[in-house]
Amino acid sequence: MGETGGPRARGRPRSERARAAVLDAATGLLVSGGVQAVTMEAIAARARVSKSTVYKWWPTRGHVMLDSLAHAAGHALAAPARDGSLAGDLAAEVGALVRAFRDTAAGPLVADIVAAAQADPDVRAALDERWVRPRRAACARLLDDAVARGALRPDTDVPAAVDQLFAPVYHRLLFGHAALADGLAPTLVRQLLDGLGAGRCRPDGDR
Amino acid sequence: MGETGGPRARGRPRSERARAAVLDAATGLLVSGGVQAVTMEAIAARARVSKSTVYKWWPTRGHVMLDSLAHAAGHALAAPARDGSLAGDLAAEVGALVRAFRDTAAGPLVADIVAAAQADPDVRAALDERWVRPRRAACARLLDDAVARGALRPDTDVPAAVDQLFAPVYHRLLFGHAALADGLAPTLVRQLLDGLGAGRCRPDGDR
Amino acid sequence: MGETGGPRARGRPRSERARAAVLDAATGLLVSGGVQAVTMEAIAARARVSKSTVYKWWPTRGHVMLDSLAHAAGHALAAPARDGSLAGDLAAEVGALVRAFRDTAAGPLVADIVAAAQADPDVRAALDERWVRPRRAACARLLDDAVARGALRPDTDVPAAVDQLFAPVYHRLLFGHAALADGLAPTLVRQLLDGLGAGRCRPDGDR
Amino acid sequence: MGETGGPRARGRPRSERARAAVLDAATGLLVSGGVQAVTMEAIAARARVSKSTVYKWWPTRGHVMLDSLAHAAGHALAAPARDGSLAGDLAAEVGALVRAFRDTAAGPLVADIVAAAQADPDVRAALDERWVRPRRAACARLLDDAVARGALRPDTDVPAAVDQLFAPVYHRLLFGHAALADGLAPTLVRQLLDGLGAGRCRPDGDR
DNA sequence: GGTTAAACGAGACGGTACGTCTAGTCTTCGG
DNA sequence: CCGAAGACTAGACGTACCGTCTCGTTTAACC
Repeated sequence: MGETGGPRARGRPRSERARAAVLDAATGLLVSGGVQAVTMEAIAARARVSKSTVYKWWPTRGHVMLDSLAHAAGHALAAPARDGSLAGDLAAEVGALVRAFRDTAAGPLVADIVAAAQADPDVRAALDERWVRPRRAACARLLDDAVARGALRPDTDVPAAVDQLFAPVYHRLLFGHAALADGLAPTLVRQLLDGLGAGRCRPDGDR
Repeated sequence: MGETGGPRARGRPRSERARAAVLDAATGLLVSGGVQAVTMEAIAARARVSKSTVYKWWPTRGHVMLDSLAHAAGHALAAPARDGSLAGDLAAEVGALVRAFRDTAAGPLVADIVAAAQADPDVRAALDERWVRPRRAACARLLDDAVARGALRPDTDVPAAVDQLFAPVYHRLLFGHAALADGLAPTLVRQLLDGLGAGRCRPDGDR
Repeated sequence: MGETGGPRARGRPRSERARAAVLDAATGLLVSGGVQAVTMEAIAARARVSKSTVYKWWPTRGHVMLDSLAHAAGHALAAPARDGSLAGDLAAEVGALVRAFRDTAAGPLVADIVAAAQADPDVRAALDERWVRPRRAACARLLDDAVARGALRPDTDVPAAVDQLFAPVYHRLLFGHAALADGLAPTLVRQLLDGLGAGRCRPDGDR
Repeated sequence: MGETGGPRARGRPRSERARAAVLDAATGLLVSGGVQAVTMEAIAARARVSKSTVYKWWPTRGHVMLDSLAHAAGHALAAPARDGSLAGDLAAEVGALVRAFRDTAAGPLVADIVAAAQADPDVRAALDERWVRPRRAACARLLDDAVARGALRPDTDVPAAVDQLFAPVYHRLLFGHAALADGLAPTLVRQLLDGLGAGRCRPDGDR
């Protein structure tokens, strides 16, 4: 709060233009030239900003990408609509992620940030906190509620269940062994909720 | 086979010592100093091998890591024992991966290779072909057989199911949001086979 | 002129310390270790300067040596004293070159630059323009004046005559077949002005 | 002589084809691609010879060039014709060098060898002994004889005089500041024998 | 005709320097 | 104080040759 409450800061104020230009430049470079093209030098050059300015506000390439992710896909990933059914709500959550990865710059951005996170625990923590955790939390709440009201088995391992819904999406993004199809999200939800076993009792019911 | 069948190759034979030293050096550097420490120069220096030799046989740092993975964890990850039950066999497969990631150098190696794969499609393809696909195939065969004999629902999406078993393991390796616990593998298998739904019919049975 | 007249240049100014350190390092390496020792890496290391800085200002090892030559021997080779006699003035010019080659670092420097010039026309041109031509020009002017006032034969080929005074000095530097003795300069001048012929008319006179 | 006098050597005899191919390759590379192109690897490749064979017979690139010089220009530089006059014989000697440098591969070869000689005393010695000294000796003998018979001043410094005839040719080859013209040789001889002084007694005579 | 000896071809190897690149830092000027 | 410009240190990149080596292959001279 202090930053807005006090008297206007001394000196030249930070340039919002520079901030946006850097984030746009990073996203643009990534989309057009791949990961290799996104260097701090290239970002500064494309944003028409000096390197010092970039380093002043972002300690690492990874941090630029993190902010670019919020900048580029932040609004595109508001809370998806809920229709009330557990399966529908879960599929909406997972499906939003699938579409973001497939249709927006969020896919390459997240892939690149995950790569950077393997070398920088700071990036890893920020990625988890600012991107992964919010989505997992929404999903976990749905599952927790369902357990609480008896709709799901009481011994459900909710974190593992969340992984079984989201991890396949990240896995396909990072390994590319299979496409991020539209049907993926409902399939994941159905198979997890109903199980794969043949002798099931709920024919179609709850979904 | 062909490589040994013909007459002995002309010229000085390739040094097996150099090959092993490079792969050991790469693994050692990764484990001790993290990803940052694994540069081509450091590998060559630690292996007491010239840079030219490294570049002669491995075009990229990523390729060195790929071979190091095979070199380091190859024997440690033979086919896990099968006990005949579907759940047990699946849990054995997944559990072997969990233990490899947690207890051997395979964890950091795979994490690093995944990162490299985001910038190099060649590494991505090799990782998929030489590491991911064999394990997925074993798991997929188990599921396919189960579907064929009626033990699993006929509309099972096997690739998605395999993802729901393996992807969580990779996800925790790469994001570190949760531990790779011993109980993870059976939990994943149980939740996928039986489903999370509360009104289940198979009380304990098939697992 | 323009470079100092305008407003002070933007950005960090070029480090004069780095420039001098590089030129000193090059000369020092050459004198102590011979040509082999003067690599760009060794120069940078000895000057405590990064390789990038060296390459930023000098495209080639040869260019470093050229500047080192000016740096090391520049002041040592101001215009030698003139006593008014043609023979004396010419001997002073040639003798200054002999002494510079024999007593200062200019000898190894020029020898090395000549070697580099055989592979790089750019170095060859710079060597000619910045080192050879000024000295030749001074000598040629003396000869031209003497021809004009009738002291030398009107059909004198001045460029060839200049070569006959200077080239022996370079020749001995580069081939080492004979020493750069103190008496060399007056001998060259005497033999050229008076000729070798026995039936001479001017017994001793004009020299 | 011992090498041919004894019984034929055991083992496979040295391949004359390889020797010639190497020397031709070196000359060809030098002429076509300049000094940069003449590497030991390129020589071996162009000569269709293994590197080991090259190194077996020539310790250094410079030594290959020395032999190439003899191989390429050896026959072209036999003793030039003598017409009996001192000036004519000297001009023939110097002129042969001028033409060899200008019209054959000897020019680039000598320039390159001189460059190599600056870094390798062994090459310098061989160049002097096998190329420079024979030509200087022939010239020096002419001058010595002339001094002995009283045709030249008794205080003539013959080595310096030889330099004043030959060094300008090398100088122009190495520095390129003036062309190696046809008239250069007679001019050098005339200016040295007659001197540049205007008050000469021998109007045209002896030349 | 088999043995021996040396030259040769092929090519992997440990080195060294190359020239380029990127990351970050530092120094100055101008707004 | 912020931002631009740009010189700086540090060090990895991938390439090119170097000169050495370890083989297998060829070509003679000898026995």
